[in-house]
Parts: sequence; structure tokens; C-alpha cells
Amino acid sequence: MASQDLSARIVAAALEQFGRLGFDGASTRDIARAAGTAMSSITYHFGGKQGLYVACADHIAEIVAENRRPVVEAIAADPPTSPEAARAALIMLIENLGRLMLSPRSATFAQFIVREQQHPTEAFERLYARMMRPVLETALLLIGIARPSLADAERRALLANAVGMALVLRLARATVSRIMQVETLDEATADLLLASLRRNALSLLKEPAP
Amino acid sequence: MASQDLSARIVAAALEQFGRLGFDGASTRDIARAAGTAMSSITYHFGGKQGLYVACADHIAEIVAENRRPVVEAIAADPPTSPEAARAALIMLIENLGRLMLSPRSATFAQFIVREQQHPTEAFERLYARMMRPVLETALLLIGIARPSLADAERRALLANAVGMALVLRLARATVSRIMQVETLDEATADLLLASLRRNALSLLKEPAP
DNA sequence: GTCTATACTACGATAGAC
DNA sequence: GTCTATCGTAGTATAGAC
Repeated sequence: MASQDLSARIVAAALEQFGRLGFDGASTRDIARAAGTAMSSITYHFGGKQGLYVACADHIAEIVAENRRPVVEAIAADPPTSPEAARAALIMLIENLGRLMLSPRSATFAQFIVREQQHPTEAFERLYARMMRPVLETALLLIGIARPSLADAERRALLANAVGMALVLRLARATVSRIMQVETLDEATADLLLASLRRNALSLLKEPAP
Repeated sequence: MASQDLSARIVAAALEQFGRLGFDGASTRDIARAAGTAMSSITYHFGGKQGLYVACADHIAEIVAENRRPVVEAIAADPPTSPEAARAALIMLIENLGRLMLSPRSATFAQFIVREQQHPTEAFERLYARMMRPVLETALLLIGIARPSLADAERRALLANAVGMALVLRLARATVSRIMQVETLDEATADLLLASLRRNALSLLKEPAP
């Protein structure tokens, strides 16, 4: 078995277990078993449990960055200048985030990232630099165009709130299901939530009537 | 030592460790040590680690419900009927939630609750019934008054988004700090974030200009 | 009602065979 | 590059003293 394949298999298994059980709850033995190898392979390839954890963060960042590359590139290719165009671009970004939060894939990442948000380690630095900062900075520029009357700090806080509207779809998933009166977040409900996300993001991004 | 005191000390210690380390990461030995008792006291009082975990959920629900009792009672005492009054009441609720998310106390709860959101257990049922459902139902009624033109499902989705604007202050704490360009969320920044939360909640709750 | 002592299992790390 | 074997530590649970 080539080394790269085994590394990838170990990271995939580790992501699943770190996400579900947390750093301490996950066991390198179980991860190795799930990857079909011996525990000492983890030591060999990643230096230990901590090294494997950081490798997982890199993997998350890569997948998420990949996921929204089309949207970011579309905006970069045709940078908005009018408030209307900036709003449209921002709503594309937020909807993209919302879709990710609703997809099963983000379930694996959520717990991992929330833990890092409360107690950032080296893993958070990597997540932030590779999957957060680029899109946040782009969004901030766009908000400056969409809401020119706001002070800089107010634009930044607005960005945080807007991100929260999307994050809640994953981080408070069980509560959102109850609010929406469904057993699980099926596709029809997801469409409804995304439509609301767009509508509510637009409310935030429009200058209020004078 | 009276039984109640010891139980309370154990729950306090357990909350801290479950919040920081997760269910699997926390150790009953360490929890008992932090509570100044023997590990077997946990078996005696709570039946085991799982029982202690559920007791922690009850404790969280109690503290949070207590925290917002004044606001909920103020609204119940003088139920709004006009859209303006409903908006004011809703903003009180959201600001209350935002303050909780910014307070250090919620750090202990956050990881605990997020874990339950992804994989609900009996603990989530208790959290939902005691600290979420009552306020969510009140909020839904108020949104019906503030945004009469929206369909029911749209009001529900709006509620989810509005809650997300507050939750992000805790759940994406490290990212919010970076967005706000501060090392840690100090009091001045917290005030700024709360002011934005009020302003942005108002944007969501106002009927858009025709 | 609370403690000590103990049984049993699983952890992460590492050394060394292949 | 991957495996097996083993070390020292720490986990939960329980029995029984007080």
C-alpha cells in the first residue's frame, strides 16, 4: 500500500472520530483499526496523536476552500462596484456557506471547529488562514460597498452576524429542526432555510430607508 | 457534608470538565478530585458518568432559564400587540441571548450543547424543554406580530437566523475576535457587538419597504 | 452517605522484527 | 513502510469498611 493512500485513509478515519468524540475521546487504536492499519502507523506518518489532529485541520481547510472556490473566483473575476452587485455577491457567499452547513459533510467538521473556536490551538491558525481569512476579507470589502454609511467596526460586526445566520444551520441543527417542525432537515426544509437565509441576508445588507 | 452540597460541587466540577474536554475526555477521577471527594461518590449520587452528564444538562438549563427570567416575565406581564412593541420585545430577547453568549459562563455550556445538537441524547431533550422551547415559542408569536406578511415557515426560518446572529458570538468566538481585530473580546468590543446585534435584528424584524 | 481498595480494560508511545 | 509486542499510565465500576 502506497504511503499516501494510507495517510489519506488514516486522516479520513481520524476526522470521523475526532469530530464525533473530540480529541481526548478519540483513540489512536480505533482510528488505526478503522483505517485498516496498525496504531504505530500513526506515529510513523504524523508523529503522534497531536500531529494527526493538525493534519485533520489541514484536510478540513482544503475541502472547504475547494468547495467555495467557484464562488470566490466568480467574484474575483468580475469585482462588484455598485451596492446592488456587492449585495448579490455577498449573498452568493452566504448561501454557499449555508449550503455547506446543511450538507452532511460539515457534520464531521463542526465539532472539530467549534472546539478550536473556544480553545484555539495551532489547528485553528491553519483553519483560519486557509479557509476563513480569505473569504472574510473579501466579504468585508463587499460590505463596504453595500453599506457605505456604516462605520468599519459596524461592518465587521454585521459580517459576524451574517455568518452566524448560516452557521446556526449546522451548530444548532437539532434546535433548527424543532423550530421548523420537522424530524430531520430534509431537502425541502433545506431549500426553505436557504431561501430565508438569502432574504434575511438581504435585509442586513440593504441600507435602511432614511 | 450534606448530600446536596456534595452533589452541587460534583455537578459544578463536572460542567467545567465536560465543557472543556467533552464527555469522553472528561474523567470521573478528575471531576471527583476537583469536587474534593472520592470518585465513587459519583457512582453513588448519579449512577455513573452518564447520569452525571444528564445532571449537568439540567443544571445548564436551570441557569440559563434563570438568567432570562426577568426578560421573559417582563414580556409576559405586558404582552405586545403592535409590531413596534413586538420588535422591541424580540430585541430584548435576542440581546439577552447575545449577552449570555458573550459572558464567560456560556463558555462552559457551549461545547456541551453543540455536541448535543449534532447527536441529541436524553440531555438535549431536557435542554430543549426547559431552556429553549419556552422562549422560542414566545419569540415565534412576537415575530408573527412584527412580520405579519411572512408565511409561518418563513417566520420560523427567520427566528433560526436571528438566533444564529447571537450564537455566533460564542460558537465562533475566535473568528469573531479576528473579524473585530481584537486579541480577546473585551467589554468595549462586546458593547459594539451587542449594538450591532440590536441593529441587525431590527433589520430582520422590520417589514421591508413596499 | 462517603470513603478506600481493587479488578479490569484501554490508552498513547516506543522498541524492534521484518 | 508497516507490523507485533510491551511498558507505564489512567479509565470506569464495584465491593465492602466505616
